[in-house]
Order: sequence, then structure tokens, then C-alpha cells
Amino acid sequence: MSSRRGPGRPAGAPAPRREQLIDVTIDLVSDQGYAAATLGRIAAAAGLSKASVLHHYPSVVELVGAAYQHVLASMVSVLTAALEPAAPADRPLVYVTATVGYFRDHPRHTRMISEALVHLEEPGDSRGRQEALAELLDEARAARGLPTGQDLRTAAVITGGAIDGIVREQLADPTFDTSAAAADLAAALEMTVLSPLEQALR
Amino acid sequence: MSSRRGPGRPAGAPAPRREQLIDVTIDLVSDQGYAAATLGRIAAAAGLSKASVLHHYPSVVELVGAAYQHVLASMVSVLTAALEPAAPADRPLVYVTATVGYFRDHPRHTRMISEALVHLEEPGDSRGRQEALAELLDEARAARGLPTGQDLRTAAVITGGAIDGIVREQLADPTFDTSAAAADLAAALEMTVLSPLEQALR
DNA sequence: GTCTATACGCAGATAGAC
DNA sequence: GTCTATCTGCGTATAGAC
Repeated sequence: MSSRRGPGRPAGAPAPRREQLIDVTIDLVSDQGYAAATLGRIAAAAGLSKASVLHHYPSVVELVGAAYQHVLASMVSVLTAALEPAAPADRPLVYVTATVGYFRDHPRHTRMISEALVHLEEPGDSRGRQEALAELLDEARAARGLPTGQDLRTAAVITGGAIDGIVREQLADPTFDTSAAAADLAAALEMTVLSPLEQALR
Repeated sequence: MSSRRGPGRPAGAPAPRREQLIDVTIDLVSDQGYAAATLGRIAAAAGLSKASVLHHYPSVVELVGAAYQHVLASMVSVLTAALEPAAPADRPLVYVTATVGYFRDHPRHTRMISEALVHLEEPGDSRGRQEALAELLDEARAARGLPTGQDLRTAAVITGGAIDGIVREQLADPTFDTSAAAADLAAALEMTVLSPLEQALR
């Protein structure tokens, strides 16, 4: 399974052409959206013929999917690295700032992930993000000595949407201060679901 | 300008065919997204030929745009009616619940508006929503005797994103309790930007 | 691996008859 | 207003030579 690599390249090394194709695909989506990620445009951007592109990927859909998975894996890796060393009580805040920060630092990935929900119908994907956030919230509440196991899904949905809103605003207006917005959102999260105050107001 | 209507119909009355075309277009977008709103499919859904469809609208883009404007106008009208009688101090809360409620009550309009940001590149549109919300927040703060004129754009961006998140979740899972989520969001808004508490915590 | 040539389908739109 | 027929362009993919 792992020996099917081209000759002259160490095992596990990436195929350069495939990498390049993923790269130009990401650029196309980033600049003009998924609809622009077409075989002809990808081929032209890579300096290849259309047939050559299809030699490396069986179809355009697979190539675009591979590009998306590449971007997604990158983000997950960065987020995981940011969350792991943090104390459970702080992880929801880290999640918010790290997610917003990722998109600030990787503008080429922003649109691809942002539009993915619309163009790649994989409902299990956004669900996963929300469940992960809900879990982080629950664990943070536990670490803070607050009661666990209530309405966290709604909080996760709201928080996830708010993050998306910040990211989209950055897309529309690059001068928007996403760091400050992320800090505001984190503070709001702190106040509303991670503090005992919330209990008193219900 | 207003006399260019077909014969036998009172001035100002809608052209039935155009209404029907807008209707089937909304249905197509609602069920399968903007990409499905194609001339052939619209024609088939309306029981017409492609040429006939183009007799009523100069192009598909114009027809889809008209359908979107129709939906948007409907939402604006409902929101306006909900906001107008409310006290300025309560309008942000009303905005949240009325917006979420609109999408709950008009599921056929949900996807069309939700995906509009991606497919119809009109950056001035979402901007308008946010500015309106920021203004509502400012006026509500004024009505409550709080200082005005600070960081309301960020609050509006976050709130707008949270609303979109709730609506998208409803789209993905119709059993999701959007009313409760809207209430939660309104409560969070109350706590974080419409209450003096916020000042103390900064 | 890369190319040219080719095929096929679909989307958008026009011409012109009825 | 509605139709059929037709055209053009684009996007996807395959065949087969180099």
C-alpha cells in the first residue's frame, strides 16, 4: 500500500506535481471561489494540459476534494497544537482565538473552508466542529467547578457561527481587526457560559 | 413608466408568469442550491420552454437576482414590521428573535439567503445588515443610559454570524430548537453589550 | 508524463414560425 | 406568449501518439 510511489523519490515523499496541482487549486478557490476551480483553469495555472491534470487525479472533483482535505488537515493540525498544551479550563478561549488566528495567518485557506459548507455537501463536517467545541466547553466548565451537560450544543452553534462571521468580515474587509473581535468573542463566551454568573441570570 | 403592463390586468398587478418563474426558482435554490437554478431546470419546473423563460426575463442571472430580491424584500418587510413597534432599548433582542423566527417560518427562503453571500457577490449587502444591527445596538445602549459609539461593529459582526450559525444549524438539522437558541443569543447580547456589567469587566 | 485531438453533455441565448 | 430549431461556449473526460 505504501510502496506505490514514483521512482527516485524516497518513500513517503510527496509527488511534486500533485502538490503543485493542489496548490494552484487552492489559489483558484481562494481568489475566485469553488466555481472557478475548473479543469481548464487548473491546467492553465499549472502550465499543463487538461489531460495531464487528469493523469494525476482521476477527476476534477477528486482534485478539489484533495485540496480541501489538505487545507482542512493543516487547520486541524494547527488547532490541535494550540489546544493540547492549554489547560482544559482555557481551551474554549484558545479555540476561538486560534481559529480566528489561523484564518488571519492563512488567508489562502479562508475562502476554501468558508465556502466548503455550501459547495461540498458533507453535513458531517460542520457537525464535527460543533461537537468538538461543545465538548471543550463542557470540559472547561468541569475544570471550573461548574455543572456540566447542558445546552452546550446551542452555545457551540452560536460560537461557531460567530467565528465564521468574524472570518467572513475579514474576507470582506481585510482591515477588520479580527484579533480584537476574537478577544471580544472570547470574553463574551467567558461571561455567558464559562462563568457562574450565567447561572444566576437564568 | 408604470403603464407598461400587459392588457387586461389592473395597473400594478403582478405578471403571473413572472411570479411563477420566481417561485420555481426559489424552490430550486431552496432544494438544491444556486447551482441548480439553471435555465433548463427552471423551464422544466415551470412547464415552459427555455425560450419562453427568457421571454419574461432577459437572462437567467436576472431571474435569479429577481428571485433573491423578492425573498430579501419579504424578510426586510417582516423584520421592519417587527422592529417598528418595539422600544429602541429592546430592538436588538427583537432583531435576533425576529430574524431567526423568519427563517423558521420561511424555510424555502433560508437557503437562498444563506448562500447568497457566496453566489451573489454583493459585499454591500451583508455590510448593510451589520451596520443596521450596529445602529440598533447603539440606540439601545442610548435608550438604556449607557455610553454610545464604541466597538459596536464587532458586536454586530459577532451577533450576525451567530444568527447565521443558528440558521445554518436549522438547515442541517430541522429538529434544532432555533427559538431557544435565539433566546440564548439574545440573553448573551443583553449580558455582554446591553448591560452595565460589560463596563465593569473591561 | 505529457501532449493533441476528439467526443459528449449542458448551460445560456437567439432566430423565427405560430 | 409560446414553441422548435439552432448556435456557441465551456466543462469533463477519453483515446492514443510521443
